[in-house]
Amino acid sequence: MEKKRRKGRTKAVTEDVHSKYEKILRASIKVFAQNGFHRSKISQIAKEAGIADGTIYLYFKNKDDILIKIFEDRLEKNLAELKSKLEKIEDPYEQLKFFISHHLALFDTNRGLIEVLTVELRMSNKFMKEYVPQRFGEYLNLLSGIIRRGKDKGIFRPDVMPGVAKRVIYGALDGILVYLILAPKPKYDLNTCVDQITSIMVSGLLKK
Amino acid sequence: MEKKRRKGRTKAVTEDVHSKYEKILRASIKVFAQNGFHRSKISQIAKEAGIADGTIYLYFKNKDDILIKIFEDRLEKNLAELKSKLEKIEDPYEQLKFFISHHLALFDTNRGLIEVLTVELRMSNKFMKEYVPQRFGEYLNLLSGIIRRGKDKGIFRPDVMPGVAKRVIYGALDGILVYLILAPKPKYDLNTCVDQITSIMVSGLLKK
Amino acid sequence: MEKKRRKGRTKAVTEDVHSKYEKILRASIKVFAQNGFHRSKISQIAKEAGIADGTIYLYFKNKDDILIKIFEDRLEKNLAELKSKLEKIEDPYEQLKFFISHHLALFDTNRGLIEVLTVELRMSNKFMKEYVPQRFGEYLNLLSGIIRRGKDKGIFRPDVMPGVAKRVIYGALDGILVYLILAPKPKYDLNTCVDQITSIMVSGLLKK
Amino acid sequence: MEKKRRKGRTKAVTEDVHSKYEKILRASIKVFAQNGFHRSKISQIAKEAGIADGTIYLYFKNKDDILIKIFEDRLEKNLAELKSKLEKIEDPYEQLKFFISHHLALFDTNRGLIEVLTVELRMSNKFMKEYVPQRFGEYLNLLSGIIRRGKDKGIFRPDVMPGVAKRVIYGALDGILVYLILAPKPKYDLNTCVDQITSIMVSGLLKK
DNA sequence: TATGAATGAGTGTTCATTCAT
DNA sequence: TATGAATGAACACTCATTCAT
Repeated sequence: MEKKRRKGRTKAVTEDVHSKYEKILRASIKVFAQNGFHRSKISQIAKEAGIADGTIYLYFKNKDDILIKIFEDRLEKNLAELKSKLEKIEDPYEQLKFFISHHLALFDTNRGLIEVLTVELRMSNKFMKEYVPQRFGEYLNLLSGIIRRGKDKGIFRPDVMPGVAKRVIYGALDGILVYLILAPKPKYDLNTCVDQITSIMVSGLLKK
Repeated sequence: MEKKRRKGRTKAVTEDVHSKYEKILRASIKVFAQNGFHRSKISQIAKEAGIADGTIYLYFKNKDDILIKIFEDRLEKNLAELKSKLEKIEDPYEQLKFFISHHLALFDTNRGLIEVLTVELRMSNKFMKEYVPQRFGEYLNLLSGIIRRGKDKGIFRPDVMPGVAKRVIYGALDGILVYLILAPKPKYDLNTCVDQITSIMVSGLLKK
Repeated sequence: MEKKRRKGRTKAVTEDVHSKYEKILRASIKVFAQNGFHRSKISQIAKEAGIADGTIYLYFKNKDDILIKIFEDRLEKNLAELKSKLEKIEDPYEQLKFFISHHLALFDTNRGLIEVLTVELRMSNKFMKEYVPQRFGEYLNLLSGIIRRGKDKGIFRPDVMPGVAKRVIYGALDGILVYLILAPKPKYDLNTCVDQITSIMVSGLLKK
Repeated sequence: MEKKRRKGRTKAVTEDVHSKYEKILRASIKVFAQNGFHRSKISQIAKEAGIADGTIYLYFKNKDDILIKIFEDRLEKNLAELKSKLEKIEDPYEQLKFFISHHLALFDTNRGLIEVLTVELRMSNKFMKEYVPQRFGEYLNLLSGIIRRGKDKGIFRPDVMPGVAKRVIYGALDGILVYLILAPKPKYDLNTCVDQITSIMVSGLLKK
């Protein structure tokens, strides 16, 4: 009977589970953003999530796993959203502009995540060699795809190499985000940054 | 024997000190590059440097201090060199090209340092709040200086904001270096990267 | 459904309880035998018994209590059986032979139990001071009783002290069981062991 | 120079090291004897040894390793001593008597060790399968050697199997030691036990 | 009765740092 | 200066036990 009742409420249970899983994920992003992965303590995360230390281990294998899951989950969500939106845009030029503004917008909508991504993703790339978030590669490939299509359409310069350009552009975005994160009172607002980076990048890519 | 030599040549002592200081710095760069700052053990560094653990504390306040000194020392050297070389170049366009190739060239000449800079500098920027390497700001300002002069000379677009552009360019360079570091067998060699990034950046900055 | 049945047959409930109690006991013996008491997890026992972790606490106070109950229950059963069988034997010499073969036979009939008894009983004797299984003392006293009667009948040597001899004999049996348990492929089979130990012990105890 | 001086005092250094190693070993035996291996805390051992917790890890790989080293070191010492003493005895009968009294005497001379051996050695035999103390096998083989020689000389019964008998005898000794350890006030003193066990065992092994 | 998610106290181990030599 | 043995604070993780359902 118990079981049946539970089976009848699978969704509710799932929601409950997810809500705790989500709670931990959110708390972790916040704590990691504040202190960095290595200086963050499990007990801090637990406190932030309003649960017991041990509970974390019901949802995550270990501390590393939390970071991995942040990447997986959040990058995936962002990737899916970005993909579907990009599909609705025809012009590679507009796609690129959209990509740039969408990525930088994360700074406002999900600052903690951005702080974790800019700093910890890079660390993890280098040291958690078992798991290099694949979604990140896909994310970069959205960029190279845009560029490639732009070249095909004769909008972007033919000598631009998408495989390099995607890293140049992502790096540029990253550089700006680091600035926005670190500067106590940034002189330049988000819109200015979007415009500048778009302008610098896009004009450079345009066939003249 | 050691002692005798020391008594005879005070200067030599200083040299010895420096040589040991240098040894530790070099060893640290190597070890940090391999394992990252947090996973690197003082004992590893000591072993790599061929000295005792305790000796490190005669030259550095603590583990953080080693990282700080890497930034200070190496950034300063690179900065000084870069500055003097840039002064010999008139054209801001050429200056920028030189900056880019000089920075990326570090990957070949001092790979360990680059690995530490790309990963740990970012971390430290965010978490070692006591010390945010000033030299790094100066390094970026070389870039904004070039751009500003380029604007003044009517070479670069007037609407480019040097304060933003310097971070865009540095970020782009950084993005490429991360790629070169992480990719087991990079598809693009250093020269290709220099050309691509220069092309993308510079053309973008050129007044049409 | 469950409830209905329960309401109808109170006795059945008791049976159910016992059957679950038994399930847990059996599962525990198996798990303890495999991993030892300390390395065994409540969750393992629950899984082995096919019930939930929490259910165990409806039948046992705590983990220690399971071990205690294994001793109480199984020793009691074995004791009762052994007692009644020994009563049917007149000759102390034959009684001793029977005791030995009966004890060693447990290795075949209830190997898990033997593994737990030989290892954990000793531990518990020393460390679970709250409960030193009384049945075990009674078990040993079966031996001293046999010896005493043998002395009275002039079969065993008068200088043999039953209080010491019972431990010597039990120790010898224990030593053999440890061998049988630990040796991957014992060179000597159970019967050989029974013969040898009987021969060594009994001949030594016989008045010449 | 430092090094030379040290090399000159290798013995002293070794002594120092050994004294700390020994301190930890002794402290561990005491603490393990009191609480059993699993209930013993590293911090207890450290406190008992008058050192810091971390120091233990300079001399032992981990907690298990301490137990292993107790077995290795102490069994080896006892084995060597026993061996050399047994070699001076001709008569297998006297050798057996000596073995028995020597083993039981450990109860007086090194009670803590005996408490650890009787309880933890058995546990470790079963669970630390990576390391089953070889010395223990050699120890048992001293017994089978004695019996074998006794058979060859026509002193012991030809049908006694040394491989079984050694375990019977060791088990008997073990059973007595467990009694001496556990009984708050043993009714039988060590000498009585030695006599009884010798009498029971030896008479049984003697050819009549 | 039965469940199993949640708890949180408890501990082995690491490693930056110190300091007697 | 140089050493490296010693220190001990710090922390991730486990698991027996509880309790709301």
